[in-house]
Amino acid sequence: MASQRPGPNLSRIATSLGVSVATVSNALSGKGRVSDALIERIRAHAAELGYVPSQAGRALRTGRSGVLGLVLPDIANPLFPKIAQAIEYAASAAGYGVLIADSRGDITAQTEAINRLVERGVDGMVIVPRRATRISGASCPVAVIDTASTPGNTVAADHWQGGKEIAAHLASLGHKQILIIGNNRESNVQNDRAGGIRAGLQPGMRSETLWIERLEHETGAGCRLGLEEKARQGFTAFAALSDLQALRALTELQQDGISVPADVSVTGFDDLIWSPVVTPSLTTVRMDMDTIAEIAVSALVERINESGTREGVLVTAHTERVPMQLIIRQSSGLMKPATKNLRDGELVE
Amino acid sequence: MASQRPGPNLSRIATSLGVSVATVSNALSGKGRVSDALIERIRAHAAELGYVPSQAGRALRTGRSGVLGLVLPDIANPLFPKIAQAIEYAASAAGYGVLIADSRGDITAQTEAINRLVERGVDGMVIVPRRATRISGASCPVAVIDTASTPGNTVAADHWQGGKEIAAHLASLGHKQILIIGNNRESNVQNDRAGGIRAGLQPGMRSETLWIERLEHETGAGCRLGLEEKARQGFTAFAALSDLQALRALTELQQDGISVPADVSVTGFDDLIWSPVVTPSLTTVRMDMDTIAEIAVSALVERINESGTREGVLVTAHTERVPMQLIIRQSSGLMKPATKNLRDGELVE
DNA sequence: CTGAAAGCGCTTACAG
DNA sequence: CTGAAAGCGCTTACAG
Repeated sequence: MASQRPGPNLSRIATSLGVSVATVSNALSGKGRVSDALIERIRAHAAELGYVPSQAGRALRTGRSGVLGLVLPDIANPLFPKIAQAIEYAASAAGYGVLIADSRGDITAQTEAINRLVERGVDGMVIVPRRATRISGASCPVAVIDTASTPGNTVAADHWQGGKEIAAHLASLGHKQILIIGNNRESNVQNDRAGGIRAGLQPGMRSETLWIERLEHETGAGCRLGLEEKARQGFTAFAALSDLQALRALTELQQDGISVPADVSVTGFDDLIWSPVVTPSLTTVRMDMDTIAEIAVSALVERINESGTREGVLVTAHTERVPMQLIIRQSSGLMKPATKNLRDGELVE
Repeated sequence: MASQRPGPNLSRIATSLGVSVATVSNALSGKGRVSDALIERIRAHAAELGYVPSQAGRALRTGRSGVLGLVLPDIANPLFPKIAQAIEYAASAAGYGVLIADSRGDITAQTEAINRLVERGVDGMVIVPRRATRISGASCPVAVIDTASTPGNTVAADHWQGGKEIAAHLASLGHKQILIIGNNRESNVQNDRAGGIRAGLQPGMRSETLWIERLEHETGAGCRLGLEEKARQGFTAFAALSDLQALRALTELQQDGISVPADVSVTGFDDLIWSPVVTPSLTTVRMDMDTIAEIAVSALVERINESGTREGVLVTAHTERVPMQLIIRQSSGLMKPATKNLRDGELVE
């Protein structure tokens, strides 16, 4: 026998009130025509009994599970908390649950993760792809959160514009030589951010880009970035393409006795958890994850309601770009010629 | 009419093969007695058609959703990625999906989040409570991941032992005065960690504890911790109760020109994402999240299979403690009287 | 070894 | 305004 659900069902409420299950269902959902008095009685009784509708029964009948999948293949992504939280909030507000699927960084495992979600009957899914993955025929609507440069339709922060914000900020501080620090040359997101920075440079400014992954390939994981040397070459601003790299730059500079922000500026991206609390706090650019999640989820929900059949379609009608917001904190400061003395003064004191 | 599922169902396979749905079901699940030849044919045909069983149908019939809930009320918890990943992996291996519920830090919202999961019909849930929340009657089996000091049954890392590892490590380096840096005095986890450190001190060593939350209450968010002053008082080791606080300590010390690890040692807890990549990389203590997740999930699954009725019970039969592992990196060094010179040497060179 | 039938809980045309 | 009935897709005793 099937195991008993603990709570009451429609039938129990109906019997106990001497009405039909159809009427109970209508009263609870507010759909069919039921007299106000009866609606009142039914709802009160249902509440009293602690009635919780069976998702299984509803799902079987309607063909909708009321659940969205969230695929995050990039394991240790420090943005994960923010993304998951924003998606869960938006989905929850739209009456959906969120089933997660992490593929532990394995690239092929992304497909498996997607399949698992399909098997669980999700009505749609949000995918944050690792690098430029091609999302192939999941049999349900899909929204991709990545960057505008990704082929196909996506919702994304405007990483390019975010880069321009950084460039403008650094320009206003008087910096002339910017070292852009990225992790991964293949990443669309990082390339957009770097492109934005370069595009935002004023005449007389120049930039150079350091890709950590490549450096580590030659020198070993966790190696130093050689920023002191760069500072000596005249770079006064270190613009990382993520707060993780910014943190790495900041600590390396500090250990080498280069003062931030007195000697050089450091900036990041994403406003990750540690950015406000390190010393100096990090100037960064924040994605409006709530808006992005809202757009992704509502596009998904719209598509789900619109079509009776589930199809494997990308749901964002076109690429949506959500602006990023510059957050100025202590790690970026004004360039002054006399910093050298300042710094020595600090150290000696 | 209910919207059509896209794929074939048991009935379609049965008709197309001229057998009954019962036989198809039995063949696919391997439960009833079906001849090997028929099993073969049915499975081949099902695969060919791309048959995906309906979770809704199965759930309605069996009374099991095959889904576990994960409640993480602490919004921005940087451990979130590791926890979610470990739970998802363990659940997935046991054939379960994971539905997430984040309550955005709101304490009362935890109950709402739990209710939402119950309404979605989860078979059980894993709760990582914020502070010492009392988990009240969710109508399904519950596993709590927190710390052994939490009332009720839990699975947890052995935070106390982790603290002792740190103390032993610092003792072996010759440190005498340890500043313990915590965030939240109410946290069971942090108190256990701090208690472990204190318990592990050797004769001749002493410790003092700094609670950031309290300091910020007086001085404002993002304030400095005044570690330079502490260093002047003779503290040579700064043992943070989380890598986030360790990072805060590290950057503050560095900005004040105090060299880590030449002048003082810094240690953390949790081996968070940035710990291996900052300069100097952070000595820390790692939780075996995979084992913890495995224990929580298997306790849950056991309880689900054992009882036909769903009850609101804590499933870990007793408190399980999973050992933590010390990871020694650069941020902790040997105390020597002559460090001052060494450091200057580095800077000058 | 195989099949007919019941029923999990719900929603939705349809009839009254 | 209310109810009887069908059916979503599955699994499981039970009969043959």
